[in-house]
Amino acid sequence: MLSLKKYLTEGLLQFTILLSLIGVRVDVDTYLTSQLPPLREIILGPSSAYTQTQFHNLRNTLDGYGIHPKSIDLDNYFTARRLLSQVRALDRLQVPTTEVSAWLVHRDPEGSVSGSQPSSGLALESSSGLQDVTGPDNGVRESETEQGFSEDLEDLGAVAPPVSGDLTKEFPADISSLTEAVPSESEPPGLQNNLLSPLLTGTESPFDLEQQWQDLMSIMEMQAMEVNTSTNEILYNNPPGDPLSTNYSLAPNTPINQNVSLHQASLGGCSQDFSLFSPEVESLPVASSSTLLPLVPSNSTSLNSTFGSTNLTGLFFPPQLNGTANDTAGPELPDPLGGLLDEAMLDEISLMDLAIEEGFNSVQASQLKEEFDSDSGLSLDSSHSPSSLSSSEGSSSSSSSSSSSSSSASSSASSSFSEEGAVGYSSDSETLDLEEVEGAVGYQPEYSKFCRMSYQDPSQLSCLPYLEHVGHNHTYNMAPSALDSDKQMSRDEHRARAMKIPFTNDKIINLPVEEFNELLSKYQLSEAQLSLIRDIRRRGKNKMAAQNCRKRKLDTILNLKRDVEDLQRDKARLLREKVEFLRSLRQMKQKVQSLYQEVFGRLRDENGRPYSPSQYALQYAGDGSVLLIPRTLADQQARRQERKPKDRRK
DNA sequence: ACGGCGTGTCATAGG
DNA sequence: GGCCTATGACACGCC
Repeated sequence: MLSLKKYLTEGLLQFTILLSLIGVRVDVDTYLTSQLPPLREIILGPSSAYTQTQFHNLRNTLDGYGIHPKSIDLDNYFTARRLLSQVRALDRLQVPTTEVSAWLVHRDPEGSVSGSQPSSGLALESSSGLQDVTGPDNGVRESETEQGFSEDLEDLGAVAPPVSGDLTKEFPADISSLTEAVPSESEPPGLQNNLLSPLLTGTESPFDLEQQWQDLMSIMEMQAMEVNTSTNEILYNNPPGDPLSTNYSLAPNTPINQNVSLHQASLGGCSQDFSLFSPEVESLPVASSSTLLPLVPSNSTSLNSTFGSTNLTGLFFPPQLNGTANDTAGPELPDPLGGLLDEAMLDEISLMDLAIEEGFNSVQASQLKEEFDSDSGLSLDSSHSPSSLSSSEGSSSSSSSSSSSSSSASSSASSSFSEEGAVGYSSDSETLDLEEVEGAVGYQPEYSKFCRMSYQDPSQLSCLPYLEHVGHNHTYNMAPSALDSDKQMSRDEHRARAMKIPFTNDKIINLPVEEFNELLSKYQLSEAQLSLIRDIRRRGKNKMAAQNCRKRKLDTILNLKRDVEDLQRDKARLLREKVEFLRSLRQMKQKVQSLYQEVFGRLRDENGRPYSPSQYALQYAGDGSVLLIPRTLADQQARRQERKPKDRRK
């Protein structure tokens, strides 16, 4: 029976997964939430109470296996849960944005989000994200997280291989967006020249390959990082008007998006979206060759105002490519990104970076949590207030144990005793120990003899049975839950107890030096006692200093990490802008090239014959006119123009 | 058994 | 010079 159940369960769920994979919708939740006892019992197990308990334990394991090796039912149950979660995960991954939309749609007509029925309202494809929505606040939070999640998926989806099928479909939109992104034609000619000249020389690549690769890696790194931090970034980091970093286009091949009412709103920034991994950008190499759309001839009228005195032929026709007048397509333009955007490679790298960043973020989160915990642990016990100093001598205080306390970075330890936590010295146990010691009068003569010895000599310490443990106690990290109070004491507390020091280690360590000396003067203390007290004070202060030092070090590391992240974000943004400029320039280059050929091709000599491009070239004059000049003269001027920027650099 | 990590301690420098 | 803090280096215990 058990094996049959397991077989049936696995079979059903695997079949469900298969159906999901081929696109058939199977709402497993319906089966689970409906009152179909046999099936629910098969999948969830016979007892909900029993299930609840074990499910709690499931959180502590990796995948649910091995929790209860003796229980076959448990194994069955966890297998079912695991497969069920896989089905749900599939569903979530396929329709990332519907959860947000569902909440909004559900909220408007009813004025509340209390009744999030997965099957009501629009034909919602996913309900898993709604199950926890119990109130408006939760809903908002859910929306935000899901928003980030869908953006994450969009980024990931944009890298995914299936995108390549939409490249040509996507290209017209790309062109239009690029056309909008091209700088206005009324821009100063000088700027245009400066921007164009490096590209328009034809064979000269604007980047070397290594630089391009580094740039790409940086962008991909930041893509991965933004996947993790997108929500925070949108909320805090990016200016609202920054289209480059805040516009995340929806994944073009997400089928559900097209049925969602927010579709247009989400796509609003699509034309300016400049994710390097978007299909538009991946089509760049194609854009430079065969799939370029024909350029609109009417734009040619603005040619004069766009470019200054520039030798167009020299720019557009490198000497080795100028042979044929009928070459309407023109020379192949250098593509700075060509060959680098292999999709499979991008997939791999991007996912690797994503994993790395996720790991990093969890570490960072834990460190931050530790930092906060540490800070919260700084709130100090009121029993350390100065008013209680004189009266609390020998009384108990509730300082924390040495294993977990952390002092603040305050440097006022010497002057503000009340604000410094007692680090590592349990006054409770010490008081108890002092009473014990004081009660053990019988030890006094031997103890006095011992006090002449050096407390640091373990062999001498061990000769006294009562103090035998002192010299061998190397347990720095005592468990706070240890029942034996002796084990909670630090070594110095043991020593202080052994040496009958008449005040607490708290006072020894934290009193200002004047009060400390005053305290010492009140007692007749042996040299060994005084030496121990001074050591306790030194060690105690040093211990706090070390804790401060480590905390500072950690803070510094975290700050540096944050700075690096910020700089990487800036770098990625600048690189995205750079790539966008390059795309714009390439478009301009192709447009001007096309216009040049059109104009040149219409020119006729006195005999009505076309001019040979190998002998003549068009030159752009400063007054806006276009001149036809001999090729040799045009080449000379082009070389002269190339030299000028280089000389300037020197 | 071994390495990473947290913590306490010592030595030392500098204020 | 004494006191205090900061920090590198090391030892120890725990996981």
